[in-house]
Amino acid sequence: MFNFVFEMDKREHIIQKTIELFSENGFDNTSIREISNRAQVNVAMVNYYFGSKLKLFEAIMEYKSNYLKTRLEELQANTELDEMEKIKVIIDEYATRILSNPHFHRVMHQELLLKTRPDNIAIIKKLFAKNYQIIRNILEEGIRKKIFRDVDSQLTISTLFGTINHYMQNAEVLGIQEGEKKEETTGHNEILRARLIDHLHSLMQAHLLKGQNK
Amino acid sequence: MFNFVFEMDKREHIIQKTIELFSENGFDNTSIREISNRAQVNVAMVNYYFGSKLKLFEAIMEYKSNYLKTRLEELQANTELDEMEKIKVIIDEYATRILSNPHFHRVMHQELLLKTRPDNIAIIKKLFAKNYQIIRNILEEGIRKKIFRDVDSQLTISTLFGTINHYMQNAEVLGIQEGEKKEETTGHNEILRARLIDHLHSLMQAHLLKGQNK
DNA sequence: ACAGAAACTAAACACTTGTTTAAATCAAAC
DNA sequence: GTTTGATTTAAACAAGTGTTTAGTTTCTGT
Repeated sequence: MFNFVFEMDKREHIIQKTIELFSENGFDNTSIREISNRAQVNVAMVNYYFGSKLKLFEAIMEYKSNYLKTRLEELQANTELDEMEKIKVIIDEYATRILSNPHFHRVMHQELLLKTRPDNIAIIKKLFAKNYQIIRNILEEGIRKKIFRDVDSQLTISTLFGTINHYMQNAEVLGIQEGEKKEETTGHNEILRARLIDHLHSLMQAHLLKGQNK
Repeated sequence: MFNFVFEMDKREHIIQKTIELFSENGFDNTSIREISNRAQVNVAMVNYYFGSKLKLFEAIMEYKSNYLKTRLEELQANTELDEMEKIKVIIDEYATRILSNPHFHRVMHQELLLKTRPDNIAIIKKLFAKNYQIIRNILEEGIRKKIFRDVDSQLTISTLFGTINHYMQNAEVLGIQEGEKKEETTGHNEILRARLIDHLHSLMQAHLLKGQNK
């Protein structure tokens, strides 16, 4: 079907197909033979390129992370936006990112939920911890400046990410009809994204800002 | 260590030990031999009692569900509490329940995240869907009565459960120190529970109620 | 054109998996 | 005490796992 006219990195190709399979069936339920079939390579190639199935997972993590980090660090340094505006930017950024990479985020949360493979969990947690810290700084700066109410900043982060994750994972159960479910390339469902962002904006405004409920 | 003076149902004993193992290592990463070791029974006993590993999982689901259902149905019929009070009761109920059964909820969310085994997912989703519908009814009744603002009721549910789940799964990463992690019998950490409930109460009040921000 | 490295392959290895078998033990009924 | 059925056991089974091997092909620099 596909003729790769452009030089396609085989390592990256294997990573892409593996993300799909891990997301569909989980780490344990995906065999190297399945990966090699889907990626159209020999079984031995996975170990040839990555060393082991576990190292393949780590390669995936490395490949996908360090993506949002710089964007968040920029935001932290920014002095033109006030704290509420920064929170809104974060909501937009995260909602867009997670909804357009559902496969990858599914894999990450699978790993977090299974306590097996502590090394991988450590990698993921480290990534999360950094992002959480930046957001927490913004929240507490807002509280210090008396722009925000004296909310629980850690639990506010749980609300932010918890809402996005739950929405992504449970849209079906909630009775929210989704459009096509293509990923990475074709992108997410724009209507669902807008709805999620709207909800989080007004939720955080009501939660954080004093009195007004604009 | 334990001498079961009372007659202990062997089926139930296997179920208990299996929940532990599934929660620690996931369905796929738990072998029947591990289960039989932990439960101190012969390997063949699991298939003797349950038929297969999959049917054992289904037995676990059945064993644990239908727990909160009646409580929620009572609440729905209740005419003395207003909608905001009902939401608060739901928050208390769920937070307590999830925090005191982390193992079981972990297993459920693992299954939901892995799309394998559609039959099990169907069982879990059916259970969730019913609970969500009851909460949604309460939210929309509040909106209709103009007690609540015109919020997105489905996404409000995502916020409610998403916050609880995220908090339970990510307390470590958030830098929240937990007490002992015993479960089922000894119960959850009371301080963390109170903090979660506080946050959700004030969040939902700010989100749902008009103007005041009491 | 050739040598050496890199990429790739089919086959095998050692091991674990869920499940089944066939025999042994136990409990209760008659 | 014998019989009948449920419970329990150790052993075996077939299939699938991640990984390695040993050999072949392809590429690259000289």
